[in-house]
Amino acid sequence: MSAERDETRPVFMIGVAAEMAGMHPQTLRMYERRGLVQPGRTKGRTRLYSQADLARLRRIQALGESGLNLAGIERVLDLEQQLEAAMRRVRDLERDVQARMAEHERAIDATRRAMSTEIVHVRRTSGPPAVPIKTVIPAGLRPVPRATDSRDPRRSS
DNA sequence: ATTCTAACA
DNA sequence: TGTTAGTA
Repeated sequence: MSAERDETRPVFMIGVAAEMAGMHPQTLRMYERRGLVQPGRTKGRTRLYSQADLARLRRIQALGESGLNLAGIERVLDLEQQLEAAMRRVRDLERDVQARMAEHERAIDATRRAMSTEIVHVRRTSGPPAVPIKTVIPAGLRPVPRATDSRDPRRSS
């Protein structure tokens, strides 16, 4: 089932790669010398280009046709790779933030419940509080009732 | 690897 | 005419 083609597997000799990219072999060598492409090598010395390399060559071609010189193309490709890394990082951080938010929600909810039961305990063991409970509990920290929780302390007393 | 050429300003 | 990209 794994007849999947690895886009990064180097397979094409420079002549074939040049043909597919609509370029001359010399041009490919020049791009390599300037660091625009890094084709693999056989055990000898002959260059082997992957589909990913071919895609990159076409990208270079398109950027050139848009009027950029080789320096500009190199810059664009570099920035694009940085952008890709930055976007991956943003995705990871978003995931992390969401996980932490969920965890905090759980912790806050647990704290609300602990506070509620503690208040009930104080009411039963120490009599009525000197200060009304509603003034002790900040508005945003009132316990949240759950549908499955029939022991809501606010109604049980 | 070097040289030659086309395009461009 | 100098520079650049691509070619022979």
